[in-house]
Amino acid sequence: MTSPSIAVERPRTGTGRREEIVRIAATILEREGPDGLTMRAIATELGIKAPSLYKHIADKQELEVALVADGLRQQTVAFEAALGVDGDPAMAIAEAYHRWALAHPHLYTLMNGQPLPRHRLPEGVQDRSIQLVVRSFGGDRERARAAWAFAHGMVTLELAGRFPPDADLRRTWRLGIASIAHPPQTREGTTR
Amino acid sequence: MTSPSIAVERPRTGTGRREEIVRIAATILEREGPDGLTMRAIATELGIKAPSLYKHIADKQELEVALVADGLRQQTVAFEAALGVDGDPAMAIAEAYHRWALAHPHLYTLMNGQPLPRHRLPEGVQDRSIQLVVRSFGGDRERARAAWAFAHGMVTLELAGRFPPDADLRRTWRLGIASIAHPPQTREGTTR
DNA sequence: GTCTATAGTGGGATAGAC
DNA sequence: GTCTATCCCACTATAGAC
Repeated sequence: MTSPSIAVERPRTGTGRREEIVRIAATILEREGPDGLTMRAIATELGIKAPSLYKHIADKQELEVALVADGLRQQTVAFEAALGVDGDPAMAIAEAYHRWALAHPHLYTLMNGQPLPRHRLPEGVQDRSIQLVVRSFGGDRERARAAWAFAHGMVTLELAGRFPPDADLRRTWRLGIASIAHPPQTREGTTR
Repeated sequence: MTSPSIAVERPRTGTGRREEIVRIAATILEREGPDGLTMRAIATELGIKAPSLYKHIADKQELEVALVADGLRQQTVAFEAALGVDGDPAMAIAEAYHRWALAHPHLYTLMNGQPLPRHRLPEGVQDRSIQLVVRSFGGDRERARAAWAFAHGMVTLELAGRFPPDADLRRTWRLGIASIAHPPQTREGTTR
């Protein structure tokens, strides 16, 4: 509006200072956990002092929102990749969900452990993900929702170390997803 | 060992200072959330100063362990009560799980969001609960585990405000628990 | 069993100079 | 865009007097 420059958007994977900060923050979060993610730590890693960060971001919460948004986009990519291969789409997406969460445990928790600040988030940033999940459950939103809860429970309990060491989690995943995805009625030929 | 007193255990629901501290801590945790649970806050509520607490408990972690242990015992009682009534035991226990969690959201998170410090916990404090759940799933540990994950996921997503406002959660609960509890095979008469 | 005083640590954030 | 200096906050925990 104020600037005469044509619609040249900032590059997504930019080398801008702000993007750099978010990238470093993600690294620290995954390496040290949420308590390690301090403004001081981020600044140190960048080779600057903490107060300088505030020239690029308003406050810590803005940083966390950026991390969550990135995480949601990554998850969508992982889902799309998983659906590209053969096999039961529900199971494929569940496996992708599981894998992604284990690979980014702290970001996963940041993304799912509290209300999504939708008003601060870029619009529609998780719509595509939801779409993919629902579709892989035959368009049944109810079953997709139940499967989401099951998957989220499996992930958080595993991350919290709450399963006994001898539990066969792969089996539990298969049992849970299969039970939710395939209603008994289907077996009798009642394919909707 | 050192004291000659006979085996008179401290009363469970005692009026001892330590019990009082734990009770107040539970109140504050539920009222203010985990960040509000500070030694200062507990002391203030008791009308004393924070350092005085350390005459009764070793450190804050000991306090949290006591809270978790109490929570586990409460949950067991809730499960037992739920199984006393008619109906599908799996559904009954799931409803009890849901109700208890919503009534004690922050304690629930403290109990389930991190590894259980079993070595600091009174022995066998959750064995009875596990027993009840497994039994209500026909003795099938695998299904009981999957149902646990589903229930935990439902609770944490609801507590985190992650379900859309128009979601019919009662329906999702019924669908999830029924799907997991009753395998398709059963319909063909394969009742083990 | 309670107090005061205090240590020790750490956090987020701002002002103003350069 | 970075710096220094600093504020203000909060927390857990200990020492030692009463």
